[in-house]
Amino acid sequence: MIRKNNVSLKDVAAAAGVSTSLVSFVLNGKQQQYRVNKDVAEKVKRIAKELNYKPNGLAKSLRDGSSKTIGVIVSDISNQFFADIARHIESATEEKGYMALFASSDENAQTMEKQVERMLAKEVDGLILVPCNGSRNTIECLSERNVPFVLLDRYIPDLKSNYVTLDNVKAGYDATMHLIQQGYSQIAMVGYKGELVNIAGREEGYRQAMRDAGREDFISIHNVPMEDTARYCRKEVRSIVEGGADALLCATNAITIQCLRHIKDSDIRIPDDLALVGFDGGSVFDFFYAPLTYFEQPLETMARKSVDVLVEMLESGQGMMQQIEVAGKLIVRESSARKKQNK
Amino acid sequence: MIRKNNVSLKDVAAAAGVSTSLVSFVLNGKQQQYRVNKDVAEKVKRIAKELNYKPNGLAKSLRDGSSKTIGVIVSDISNQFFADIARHIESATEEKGYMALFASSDENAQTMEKQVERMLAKEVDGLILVPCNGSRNTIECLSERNVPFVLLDRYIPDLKSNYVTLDNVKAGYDATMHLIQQGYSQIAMVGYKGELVNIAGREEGYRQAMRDAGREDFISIHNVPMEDTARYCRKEVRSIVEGGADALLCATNAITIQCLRHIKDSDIRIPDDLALVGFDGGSVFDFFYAPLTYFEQPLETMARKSVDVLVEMLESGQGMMQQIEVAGKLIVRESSARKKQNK
DNA sequence: CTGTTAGCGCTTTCAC
DNA sequence: GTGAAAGCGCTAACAG
Repeated sequence: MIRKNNVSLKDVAAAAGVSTSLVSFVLNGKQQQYRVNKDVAEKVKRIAKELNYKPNGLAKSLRDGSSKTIGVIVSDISNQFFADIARHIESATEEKGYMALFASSDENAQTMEKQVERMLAKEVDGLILVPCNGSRNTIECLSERNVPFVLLDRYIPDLKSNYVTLDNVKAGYDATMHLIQQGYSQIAMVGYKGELVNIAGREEGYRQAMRDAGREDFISIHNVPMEDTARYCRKEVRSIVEGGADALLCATNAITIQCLRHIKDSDIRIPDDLALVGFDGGSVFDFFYAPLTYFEQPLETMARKSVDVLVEMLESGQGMMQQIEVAGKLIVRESSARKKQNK
Repeated sequence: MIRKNNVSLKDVAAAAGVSTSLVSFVLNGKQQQYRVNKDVAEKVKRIAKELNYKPNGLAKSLRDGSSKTIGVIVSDISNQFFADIARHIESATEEKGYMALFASSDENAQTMEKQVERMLAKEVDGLILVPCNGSRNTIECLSERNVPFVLLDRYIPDLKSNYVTLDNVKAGYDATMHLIQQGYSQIAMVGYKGELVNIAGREEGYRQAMRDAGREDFISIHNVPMEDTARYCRKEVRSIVEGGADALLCATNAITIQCLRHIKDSDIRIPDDLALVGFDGGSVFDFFYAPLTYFEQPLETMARKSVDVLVEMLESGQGMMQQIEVAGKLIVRESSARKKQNK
C-alpha cells in the first residue's frame, strides 16, 4: 500500500514529550521569542530530524490565510515567448519565497475564466495574467472581488489595474522607422484580429511612423484571426507581395514564423523582394538564410517586474496601482538590409 | 485594504439558517444520499450563488489528504522540448481532475532535490520527474518514503520505478542506420557527458548500427559537458570535421542548435560536407537552408502516458510498476540527403 | 519556560 | 431530514 511518510507536529511533540506549540516555536526559530529551554529546543530539533518531519504546507496556508503561491495564466505555456516568461517568473517568485502555478488560456476567454477559478480554489495569493480577447469581464470581477493581480504583456483599456507591458507603440514605431531608414517605403503589417492592446499598440506605432515618413497613403494592415494563423498568413503574404509592398512587419513571433513558412516555399527573396521585421527572437530566426531583424522584448524584466509588483502589493497590503511600460530594442540583421537602389 | 471575498460554508449556512453539514451535502450533490429536503436544498443553492461562495480547496485538501495536484519537475520549462511536454501534461492532468505544478531543475541534482521538497511541502499527490545527473539519491528517497512518482524521458538504471521514455536505443540505431543507407559511413555523434540514460541509449543504438554496418572502426563519440554546450559544440564540430567525418548525429535538440550555429558561421556545407541528423523538431530546424532530418519523439504520448501511470497509481492505491518505452520516428529531410558519389 | 486551546474551512459520522 | 462535533496539521494568544 502506498502512503506518504506523514509525520506531523503532534508526532514530534509526542516523541519529544512536549507540547505541539513548543515544537512549532522551535521549528520556526521562535525559541528566543518564547524563551524555550535550550536543551528542549535541541531535543526537539533532533527528534524532528530523526523522524524526518516536514511541515504540511497546506495546513500552514489554511491557518494563516496565505498560500505563498502565485497563479500565472499565459496564452500557451509551450509558446516560446511565454515559456521564457514562465521561466523568469519561476525564478523571480522563488527568490521571493513564492511558488508559481502555471496554466494556459489558449487565448480563450472561457478557458481563462476557468483557469482563474481553479487557481482561486487553490487559494493563490495573487495572479499574473495575460488577458486575452474577451476576458475583460473576468478581470473586472477580479477587481471587484479584490483579488490582487497584475496584467502582463497586455492590459485592458480603461480598466484601472496593475500591468506590465512593452512600450508597444514605440516598438512598432521603431521597427517601422528602421525599415523606412533602410530605404523601404511600401511597408505592410500583419497582426491579429481582435482587441489585443499589444497588437493595437504596435499598429499605432507603425501608423505614426508611416505618417511621420509621409507614407500614410501606403498604410496597409492585414489582421489574421488567431485561430489557424498558418493558413491566413499564407494568404496575406501573397496578397501583400502582389499588392506591391517592399517590406513587412510581423506583429508577433507566431505570425513571423507562419509568414516565413510561406516565404520559404515561394520565390520571394528576403530582403530583396521583401524586407522583414518580426517581434521576439530565438534561434528560430537565426537559421533563416537571411537572419531576421526583430524587436526584442526584455522578457526577463517584464517577468520580474510583474512579480515585483504583485508581491509588493501582497506584502504591503496596499492597493496601489502600477502601470509599467518597458522599452525593448531592435536587433538589426539581414532581413532588413538596406534596399538596393537598382532594382 | 485588499482582502479577498472569502465567504465560507459557515457563512452560507448562517445565511440559509441551516447547519454547515447541510450546505456541504447539498453543494457536493449528496442531497439524495442524505435525503435533504428539496426546498432546503434549493434555498442553499440559491444563497450559495448569491453569496458567490467558492469552496476553499486548501481546506478540502487538508481534510481529505489529497490535493489533486501533481508536481512536475523538468530540466528547464523554457526549453522547447520540455515546454511542449509541460503543455501536454497540463492538458492531461486537467482532464483527469488534477492540477499540475511545474518547476525546473536546471539539470542540477541539488536544485532538483529542493524542488521536490517544495512540492512535497505543497502536498502534491504525486510527482512526474525528469531525473538529472546525480539525482539518483533523491529519487531513491522518494521510493523509500512511498511518494508516488513516475520518471519521464529518462530513468535511473537498476532502480525499480515507473517510467516513460523513448526507445532510445532504437532511435539512435534508426538515425544512424538511415545515414548509413544514405551512403555515409564516417558518422560521428555528439552527446552529453554524464550518465543520462537517454543519451546513453542513443549512443548504444549508434554503436550497434555502426557495428551492423561493419563500421565499428569509425565509431566516434564526442560528449560535451551540459554547461556551456555552446562553446564545446563549436570545438567538437571542428575536430569532427577535421577528423574526416562525413555525417553527424546530435543527441539532443540543444546540441543540434549549437552545432548548427557553428556550422552556419563556417564553410561547412550541409549535407555535402557533413550530413546532419538531430533529435526533436520544431520550426527552428525548418528554416535552416538544408531543413534538418531529425528523430521525432512522440511528446504528447510520453506526457500523457506519464500522467496516466501516475494517476492510475494514485487512484488505485496500488504500487504497480510500469516501464514504458515509446517509439518515435525519423523525419527525413535535406540535411541527410543521399551522398553524392563524385566528391 | 511550557501546555492548553481555539480556529483556519471543510467533510462525515453519529445522534436526534 | 437535520445538526453537533470531531479532526485534517498548524500557529499563536493566553494561562499558568
